[in-house]
Amino acid sequence: MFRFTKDMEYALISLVELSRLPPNQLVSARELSERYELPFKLLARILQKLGAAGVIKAFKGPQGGYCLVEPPHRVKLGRIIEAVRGDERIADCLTEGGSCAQDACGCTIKPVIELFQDKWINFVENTTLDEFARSELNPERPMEMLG
Amino acid sequence: MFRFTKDMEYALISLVELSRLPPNQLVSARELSERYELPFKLLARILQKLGAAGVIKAFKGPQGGYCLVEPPHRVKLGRIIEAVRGDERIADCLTEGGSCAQDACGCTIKPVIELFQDKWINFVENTTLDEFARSELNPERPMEMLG
DNA sequence: ACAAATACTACAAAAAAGGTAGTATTAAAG
DNA sequence: CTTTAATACTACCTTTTTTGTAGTATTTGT
Repeated sequence: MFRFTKDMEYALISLVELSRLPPNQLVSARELSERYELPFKLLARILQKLGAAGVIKAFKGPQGGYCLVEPPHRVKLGRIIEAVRGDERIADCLTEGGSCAQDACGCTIKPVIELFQDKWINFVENTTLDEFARSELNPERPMEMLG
Repeated sequence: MFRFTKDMEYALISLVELSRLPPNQLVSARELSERYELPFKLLARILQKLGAAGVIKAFKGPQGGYCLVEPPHRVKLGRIIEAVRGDERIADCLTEGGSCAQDACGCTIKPVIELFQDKWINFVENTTLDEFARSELNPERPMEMLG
């Protein structure tokens, strides 16, 4: 029901690695795969998605690899989710053109699910990659969640 | 990644119905199933889980059915989730005895996932059934989310 | 030319979600 | 005491989603 999927986990691990990279340096999918023991092909595909979405930049050929396009504090969690998972909604009845079977007789919980969804969007749009990359988290100001 | 499952949806719809019930009155699984067009057997199983968890009380035999054990404002969302879905965690590495493959080389995102989990728990423990049952939501004080 | 990298596509295996069926048990009503 | 309407339990099946594998094409630095 509410669970970090592997693809998001792999994406975040990779992005944290990229955000710790010195300027003008690259990391390849192979390196990431070996360093964190992640399945290579799967990881590569995830990185390609992030590349296609413009979150990271790819360089082909020997000595190639990936780097961030923007600094970590400019990379919103929402963009990462969008890149990796597409435009998921938290319930069927909220999807584009989604048919809510309960519409006819009045879905009693839809309003709350919608509010829930708004909160979720607010959260992912206000959490940035640098918060994931910080090795020590600041307990004074933890994640600005769901404002 | 973050999505209301059908069983939770059916549970909440049922519980909202139960919370609108006059005192000493019951609703049967059959009635709920027909009123909201939900698959009967599946719904019955969900209600049984809620019964086993002590969230609702079951009465067998003709004229039987279910009612809430406590008033809606005493029923936390967390208890409903626990009853219906068990003790899910938001990531594998947080499950009881869960093996985090990244432990050896240092999982970079675990601290944030843990913080995330704490926020989630705080939310589900501070949202109660009466907030779902209100037909008009109060925009001044919406859901006290993730404090 | 070669090798090391990304890009793309199809497929398969595993896990989770969603649903069905059948039987047992209980208890109210006649 | 029989019938009937309800919950309780268990096993199974189908579909969807997630996770992983394989192979090929393309690009590019040396």
